[in-house]
Amino acid sequence: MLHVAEAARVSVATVSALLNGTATVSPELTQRIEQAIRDIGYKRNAIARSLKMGTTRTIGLTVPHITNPFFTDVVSVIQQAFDRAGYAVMLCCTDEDLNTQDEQIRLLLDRMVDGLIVARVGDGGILKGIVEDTNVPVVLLDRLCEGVDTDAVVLDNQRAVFDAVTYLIHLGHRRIGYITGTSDISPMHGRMIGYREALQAAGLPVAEELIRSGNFHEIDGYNATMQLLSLHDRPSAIFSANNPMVIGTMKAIRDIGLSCPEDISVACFDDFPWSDVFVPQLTTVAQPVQAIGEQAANLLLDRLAGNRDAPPRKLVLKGRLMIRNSCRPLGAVVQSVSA
Amino acid sequence: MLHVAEAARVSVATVSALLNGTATVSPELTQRIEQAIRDIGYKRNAIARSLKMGTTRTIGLTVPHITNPFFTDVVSVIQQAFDRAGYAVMLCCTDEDLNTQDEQIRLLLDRMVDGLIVARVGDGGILKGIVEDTNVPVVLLDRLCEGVDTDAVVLDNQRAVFDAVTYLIHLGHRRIGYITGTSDISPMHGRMIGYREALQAAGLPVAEELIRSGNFHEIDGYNATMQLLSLHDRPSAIFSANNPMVIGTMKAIRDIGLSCPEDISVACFDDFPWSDVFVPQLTTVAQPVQAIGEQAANLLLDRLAGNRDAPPRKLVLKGRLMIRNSCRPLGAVVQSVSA
DNA sequence: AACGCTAATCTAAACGTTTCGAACGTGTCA
DNA sequence: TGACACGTTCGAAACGTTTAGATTAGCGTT
Repeated sequence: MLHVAEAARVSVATVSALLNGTATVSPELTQRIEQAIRDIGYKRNAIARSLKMGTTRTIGLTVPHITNPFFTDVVSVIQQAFDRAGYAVMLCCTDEDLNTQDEQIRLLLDRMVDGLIVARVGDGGILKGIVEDTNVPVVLLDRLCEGVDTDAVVLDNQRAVFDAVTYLIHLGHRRIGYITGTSDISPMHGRMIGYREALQAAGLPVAEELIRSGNFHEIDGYNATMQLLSLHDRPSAIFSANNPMVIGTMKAIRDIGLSCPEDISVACFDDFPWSDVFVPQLTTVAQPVQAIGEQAANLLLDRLAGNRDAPPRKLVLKGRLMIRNSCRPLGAVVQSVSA
Repeated sequence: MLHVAEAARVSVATVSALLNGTATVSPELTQRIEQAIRDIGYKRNAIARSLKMGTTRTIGLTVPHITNPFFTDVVSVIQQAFDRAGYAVMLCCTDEDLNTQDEQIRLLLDRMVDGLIVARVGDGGILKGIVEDTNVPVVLLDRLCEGVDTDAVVLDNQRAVFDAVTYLIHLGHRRIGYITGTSDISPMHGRMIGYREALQAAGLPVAEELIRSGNFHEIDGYNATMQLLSLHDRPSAIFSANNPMVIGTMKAIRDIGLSCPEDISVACFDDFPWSDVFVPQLTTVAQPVQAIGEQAANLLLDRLAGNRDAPPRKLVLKGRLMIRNSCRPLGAVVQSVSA
């Protein structure tokens, strides 16, 4: 900018005023400055600007795994929304690890991000302190966090799983395996409650040996399914509370020589583009990823626009059961209905 | 830092020296400073640091679509690699649009990213100028760019498709449909050549009506497949040069009432986690995503470590044909082999 | 006792912006 | 003719660091 000012024989203050429109500058100087900018190929340095202004027009976004298609989709939507608003987004993957997450958040804060969208991991960490002690707005995505009172957009997980399991029950299934992620994050908690309530509402017992938990990965789903299938009285259906894990479930079924849905029915959380192209077409609980991403972005953009003092807003969206053909009706359903 | 210095009754220079280890500071002052840092909860401001140092420890990464599983995986690997090296990554999706890409790159450059990894889109744009006129290192990912002479890591697309199509020919297929993305990016170009050469090597004619192109999306694959299947003399196999488009292909086959591989064989580019769990298990060309991501990261990290003057390096990796069961042998194959 | 050497610390300028308040020229009004 | 207001431009401080070079203190040598 100094060079531009010299070339145009004006002060830097005038150049700045013109660039920002903060004061009127005469046509003559305007012309000289614009010429100089073109000649020199000047680009304003956003870092210096950020230092002075205290704002970077950059936000931080952390997710556990970007390869989980749910997060991929949401990240995509969020990225687009902030792009439209002239913000850059720094993406971090926390790998389901609390220490990593804390480190990443610190990194982002050091870089003075204007806001944070966090699909949290683990329990607590520095998140609570940030919400309370700094004035960087944060919105929680997908997962609430105990003791952290801030904007959030989540799914009604309990209801979604309740509906899915109830559907299985209506098909005549009585022993329904349930595969969950680690229970320290809110969605897993809610989903588990949905499962138990659906069984209870139907007057069915909750058999603890049918509940298995893993760490969100394909291999965890595989192992859990193997255990379920080698049970003395094995389940006739399995619900997987997480998308990557259902791949493991399908592989385990294949490897053990069974087939879906003939021998065992499968339903899972999270829809993906391939759900209805292959056989079996998976019955899933679809999350409204577009809405989730947009709402999260809107909540944060609203804070960034200055609305700092509004009380925390929690948005709860509804999942949708996509019934396809990976779950088959059992003979028992007829008796049960007629009984 | 000023507050820390005051609280510890030292100068800011001393605090800085301690923090950066650029000079030895006495145990006594060290202790006072560390105490002050703890008391105040001081965090060094990375923006101010960047301004002074001329480096942000942040890189920019642009991809056409993050929902394309190939890019999802590569982004994940790259993100991890830079995370380990203490860099943040700004992610941009260019949506296969050149103007968007140019805008994003400008945005990143304004923010003084130390380097750029670009899975480019369209033709040229400001990329060429950046490589030539600035000294921000850029590495091209997946797609070369005419006239832009810089580090790059790409696949041997020609060879990969040659092998895949040759495989189909060996199975007895003679009329092989080919669905490609827009041909202005290098991989699509190379893949197309691989297709043509495979046919020619086998002494088969290249029928132009069997070649369809679309814009990388599922819907494009769907339409292209519909056209191929309504051909008077329809192909017995289809190769899709892009992953999202193959979903469209599968849907079209389903919607038209055919089945794969009984009525039509399908193979495609890019592997994904679900490839071998459902029916049919898709035969694909798997890219070594882990290696691609790591190599790209390494090339850039090497430049960032100071190796600016080495000549541009082009890494060409090999794809791997994952033969599963979405392609069936035609009766003809037996004759052809025995002939 | 004067000197030089080393180690520890400090002063102040610089990075590239924004912005406050001052200065300047010009026209208007009493 | 002087006072005043207005519109335009500028000087300089500030944002929070890093760093070159100056300063100081302590210590061993001669």
